[in-house]
Amino acid sequence: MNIREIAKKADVSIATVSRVLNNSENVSFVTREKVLETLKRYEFKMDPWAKRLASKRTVTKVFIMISKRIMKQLNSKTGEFYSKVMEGIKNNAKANRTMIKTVEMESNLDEDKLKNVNGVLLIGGDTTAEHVRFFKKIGMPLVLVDQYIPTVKVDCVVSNGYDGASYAVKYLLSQHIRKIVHIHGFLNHFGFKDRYSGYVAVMEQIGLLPKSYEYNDDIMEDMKPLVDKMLNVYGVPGAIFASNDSIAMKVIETLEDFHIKIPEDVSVIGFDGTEVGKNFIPSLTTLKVPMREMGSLALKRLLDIVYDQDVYPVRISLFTEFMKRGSSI
Amino acid sequence: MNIREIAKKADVSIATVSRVLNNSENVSFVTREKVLETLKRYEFKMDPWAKRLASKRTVTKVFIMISKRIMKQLNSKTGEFYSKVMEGIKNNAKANRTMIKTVEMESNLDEDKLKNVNGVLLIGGDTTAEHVRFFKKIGMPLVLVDQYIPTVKVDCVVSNGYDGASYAVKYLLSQHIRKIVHIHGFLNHFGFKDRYSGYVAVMEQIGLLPKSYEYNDDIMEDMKPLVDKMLNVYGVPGAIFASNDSIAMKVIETLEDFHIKIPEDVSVIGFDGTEVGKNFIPSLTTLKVPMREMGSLALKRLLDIVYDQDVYPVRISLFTEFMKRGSSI
DNA sequence: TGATATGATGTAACCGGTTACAGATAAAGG
DNA sequence: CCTTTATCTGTAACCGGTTACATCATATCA
Repeated sequence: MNIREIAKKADVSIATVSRVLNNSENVSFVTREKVLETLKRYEFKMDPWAKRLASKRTVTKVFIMISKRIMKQLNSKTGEFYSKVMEGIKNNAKANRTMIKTVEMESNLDEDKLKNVNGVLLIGGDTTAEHVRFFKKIGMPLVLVDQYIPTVKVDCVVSNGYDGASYAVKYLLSQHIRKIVHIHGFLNHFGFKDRYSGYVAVMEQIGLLPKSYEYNDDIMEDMKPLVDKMLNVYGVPGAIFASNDSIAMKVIETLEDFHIKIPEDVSVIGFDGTEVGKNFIPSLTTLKVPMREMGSLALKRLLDIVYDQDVYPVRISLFTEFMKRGSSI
Repeated sequence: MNIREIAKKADVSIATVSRVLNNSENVSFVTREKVLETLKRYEFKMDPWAKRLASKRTVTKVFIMISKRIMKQLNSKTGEFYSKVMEGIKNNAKANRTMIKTVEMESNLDEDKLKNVNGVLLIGGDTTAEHVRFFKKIGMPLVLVDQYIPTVKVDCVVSNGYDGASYAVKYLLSQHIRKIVHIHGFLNHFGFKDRYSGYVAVMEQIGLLPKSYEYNDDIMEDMKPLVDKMLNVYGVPGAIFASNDSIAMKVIETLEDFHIKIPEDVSVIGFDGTEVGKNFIPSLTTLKVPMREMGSLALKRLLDIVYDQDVYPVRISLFTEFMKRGSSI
């Protein structure tokens, strides 16, 4: 059953059927009722692909919301991850008549500004359940990027940190390294938590004691006290697995200050697979996250939600790829 | 850039461009080269929605592969889960000019039989890396349903067992129950493993000792010895969290044989949210998996893969929903 | 009452692909 | 040399929706 058949059955034009389906204003009460009844009787189901194709005749407006914190980093070395994600979004947008506008998450939005916005992407680990509830309340299509909130049913696109971290730890074990320390960012960011869980799961499964430290990468904090403490309490580890490339590089710099050689004395593994990590000396062993794909997939999912009816919310996890390079044996 | 523009630039018809894009036979060497060069020069990117819509003119053929084990259960009480998943697939297929054929996983397939098959769905926890490699080798579009294999990059649709299980355990803890036992199926089935991990993670985080038993549901094994052992070694637990509804019901029956009352003495929680569990006495507390959605989403994803180019493989996890019913306090 | 605004509906073009069918060209056969 | 056949290419219809624009009836106002 397509709208042409429905139109024939209801004895109206296809335009009228389309108007009813889209709650357009200019349809009389009796016509609307007649069409609605026909739609129901023949169990009309919209074809999402046709809908999406046709809707390319209009521009779609999407807000990209980023926390002030991430916005600041965006053009610095530590901001490579989200820059690449944004690239992915923009590329996809260009091919889809989608107008995107970047907005700070902290800016308070009146519903007016959102009046003609079709959907919203919430970027990064700072997104909270509160943010999500705000948009859900007004029925705004929504996709979280690089963040997952178990307690709220909402679409999201994330990397598979659990398996990536597990792989890294297993690799180190296969190299006969057993003293493996994890240095991670704030665990209320799902990405960090997920990687942390993967690390802990493998360590405990093997019967080793997980040993981890939290480090705040954002404020460019000095890492020396942390490393000093680790060396005193725990001794020199065989390897350090870091939450991301940025932290991993900081770890390497700090260890070198202590005259510890990488990778001869300690293997270091990062996460993300950034360019800056690849060009670092020594070149970072890491787990590569497909950053552009993350962005473009998130926008694709958002458009699916905007133009399909009753899509069930899902979490989409991207595979990571282990990149063996110079910072580890 | 769409194919009409490409056609104009290359000075050929749109049909010819389409033929080149689909590696059709009847294009001369020089024409093909000319078109390919133009496509590259203007960075042509196919519109997946248009492609999909247009391809509805032809029927798409999909194989659904199920292990003999699951096939047998399909119409019994324990087979409700996969029956519902199949329903979801069939509903979606009907709306998409897709012809589906159910095949046993163990049947050896010559490539001949797969000649005009567009894609394959592999159903259930018995799917192995070997199966996947077979289809990947011949470039067959593929989606795993209710199974995930961390070591192989392939699309899959699963339920989020980790968070579902975590939620169940946290709920029991909130009811001041701390002696929580997990009875699970074979852990090489990802679904069971995932739920197991969620159970273990919460228990350990709280500082409780995880206690779990494996039970083979398939062979209708007697559960008495297992429960007997548990009661002797561990005493009467406050709650039992089971891998799925089928096991949970068996647990309840067995406990009642030991004159243990549900839920007064022991709370029992299942997983899946089957009808048969809902109608069981006492009605099962469980985590509901959207089974039909799992099926229809898997087919949708498969069609996306068949008709889009270079889609990045992902894992799609479905949210579960906690259903408080009579088998637990 | 005639000019004009307003609302409801239909027609046809369009979104970007695929494909049935027709037509053109060249090689092969009688 | 003309007919047949195979190979290549183009035209136009089609997939299932949306929407600009035209049309017509009715309401509003000077």
